[in-house]
Amino acid sequence: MKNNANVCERLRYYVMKKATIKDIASELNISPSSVSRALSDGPGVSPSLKEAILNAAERLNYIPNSSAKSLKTMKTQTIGLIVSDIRNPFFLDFMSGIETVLFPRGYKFIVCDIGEDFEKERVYIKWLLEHGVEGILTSPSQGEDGRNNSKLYREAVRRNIPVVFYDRILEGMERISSVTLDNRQAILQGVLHLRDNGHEKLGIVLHKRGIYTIEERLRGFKEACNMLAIEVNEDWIIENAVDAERASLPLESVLKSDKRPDAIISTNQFLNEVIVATVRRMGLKIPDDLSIVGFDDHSMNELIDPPLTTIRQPVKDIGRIAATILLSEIDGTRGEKSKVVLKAELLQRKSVSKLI
Amino acid sequence: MKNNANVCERLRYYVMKKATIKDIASELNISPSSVSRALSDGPGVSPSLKEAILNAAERLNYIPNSSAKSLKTMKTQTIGLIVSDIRNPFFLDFMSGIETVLFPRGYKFIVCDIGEDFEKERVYIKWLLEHGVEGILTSPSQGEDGRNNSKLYREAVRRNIPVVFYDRILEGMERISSVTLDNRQAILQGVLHLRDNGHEKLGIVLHKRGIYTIEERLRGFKEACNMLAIEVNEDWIIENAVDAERASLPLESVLKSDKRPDAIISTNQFLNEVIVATVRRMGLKIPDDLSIVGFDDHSMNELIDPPLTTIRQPVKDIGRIAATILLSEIDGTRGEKSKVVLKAELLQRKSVSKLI
DNA sequence: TTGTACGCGTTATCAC
DNA sequence: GTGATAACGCGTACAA
Repeated sequence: MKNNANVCERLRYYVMKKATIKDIASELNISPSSVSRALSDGPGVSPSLKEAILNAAERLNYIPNSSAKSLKTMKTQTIGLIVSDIRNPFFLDFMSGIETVLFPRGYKFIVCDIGEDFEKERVYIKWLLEHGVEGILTSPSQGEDGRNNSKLYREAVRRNIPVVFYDRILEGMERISSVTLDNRQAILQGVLHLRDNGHEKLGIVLHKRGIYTIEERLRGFKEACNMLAIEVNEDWIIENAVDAERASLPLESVLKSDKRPDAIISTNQFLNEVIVATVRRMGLKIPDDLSIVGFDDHSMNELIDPPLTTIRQPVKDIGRIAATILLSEIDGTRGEKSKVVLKAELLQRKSVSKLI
Repeated sequence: MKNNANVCERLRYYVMKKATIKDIASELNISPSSVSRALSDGPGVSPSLKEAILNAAERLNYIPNSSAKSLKTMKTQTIGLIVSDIRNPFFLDFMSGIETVLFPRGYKFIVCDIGEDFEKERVYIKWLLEHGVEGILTSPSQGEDGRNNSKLYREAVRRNIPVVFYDRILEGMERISSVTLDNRQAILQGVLHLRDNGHEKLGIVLHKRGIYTIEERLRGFKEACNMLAIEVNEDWIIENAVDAERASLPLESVLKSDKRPDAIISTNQFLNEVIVATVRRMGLKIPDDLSIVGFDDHSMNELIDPPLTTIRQPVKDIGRIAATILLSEIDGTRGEKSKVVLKAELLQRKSVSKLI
């Protein structure tokens, strides 16, 4: 008899793929609602019954169907994370930061790599909205012509899907929280450090123009130079260095010209690498022939030759704070929108020469 | 009159949050079925009606509810990606690789960072199953005692949720596809290169014992040494170097002993950095005092002092292939399970001295 | 404490 | 080509 039951059970185990609360209910000759109550341990179910239900659920390999749950409750315990370009080392610590906040709360995240393409971003936002994410963490991109996805983000907000910008913002969207770096102060620190060491012929290499972060860094650069009475040479401002080629080629030509800068400020980790590689390839010595101030601080900046003086942003904190804000907005416990601005710090290493 | 209609529309726009196919249907005085057919552009709906429906959908800011859709179809267009530790630079190119495969097919992915914790992995697998992912890409972890989540992965497979291992596998699960590196050959290349340069006192630093990849690399190391008649000194095998401290401390003591290796093989990017930093802190010169062969090849290995000779694995390919296999198993177009093994290549730079 | 009945938004199966 | 109806699995108001 027992054997027979075993056979039956194993048979059912293989035949019917997934157990539902109905299966548990009929197994125990009770109603599905009791099962539902027991599993979501709400009140109104006797301890003995509850235990029986939990046992049966275990035995039947019951796994809840969150699609059904979501359909009912409009909650998916999922958020969307839109990243500008996943190959940026920035996202290692950043994701680690948000994960530490999301996991304890039972939230998952969907990663959307838009590769700086705002059309792709559009597609991903739609997918996220369809999917029913409860919030979106995003570093928005822009088209060449300055177009962006503000309309779609507004649609999200209208649907009560909170959006939080990190790293970048979309100007004109004041009602969306953001966690950013004080980019001007960051660059100012770099410029100050260079000036203090006697450098006044300063160049800067920048990623795609139009992106908020980049514009801020450029503005910060010009402001700092003005403040310190350093002449800004527009030829030494290298823009739209979006890939290795578009960074190294212009940099090379600038460094070859007879009127050339004696220091270069980088504006992200990828550019750090390209700049160092380019300079080295040209046979120039760092920092004797050229001083360099890096940005973003991958752990390896310490190990390169020479150790790279770097403007470090608190990447993991950005992730943690952004995720925390998003969750509190999802909870609805936050009325005001937050605009958190974090400070960068300068890590002095060996890539800036002392001229004075 | 027109004005009035506008007001109505704007009112409805703000009052009713989300339009459903029913709203579109009643707007056009047709049935929801036709709307469904039109939107999923199936057959059986006249072109004129279809256009009207598409227009109305646009006008009402209709966004499909995939929870409802999933409930019906059991398809979520979502897969789960389980990563051992998201801070590993490995995952930059890896994720980029899988994204290029998933995006064109309309698939999203949920990232689950288990931080080498198999209990956390357990939780995440359950969440993924509940969520209704159509497949799982995973690099499984193990507990101290060798316990792992094979049971849960089997449950996924039983539910027709394909699982693909990448980087690591769980031994004894032959019916699951995998994309891995030929770890033995990889290490063999490193050992060969060292031997060719006259090094026969070889050490190796390894991450957590028990993990498939690590065991293979250790096996490969011993095999290679045996093959080349190099004596293996167990003291020079540093195991369980799971964080900076547990790598640098034992390494330091090994290097301080009077019987010390003259070359060290690293087994991941994180360890590359720790090893170089430790050696440098001890005041040893690379490669004169100690030769180093790195692993994994972050782009910055080229820039460190000295440029690091590295065993490079084709990370992006691993991602692409794993995602491709997973999708084909989801499609059900693949009967056989695939076991793809990729080869590493040795990038010779300057961190190995020539003794002969 | 427990059970009944309904609906969430969608697709699929029928009729017409 | 189109519309009515049922069902997917779950939560919940309400009745018992």
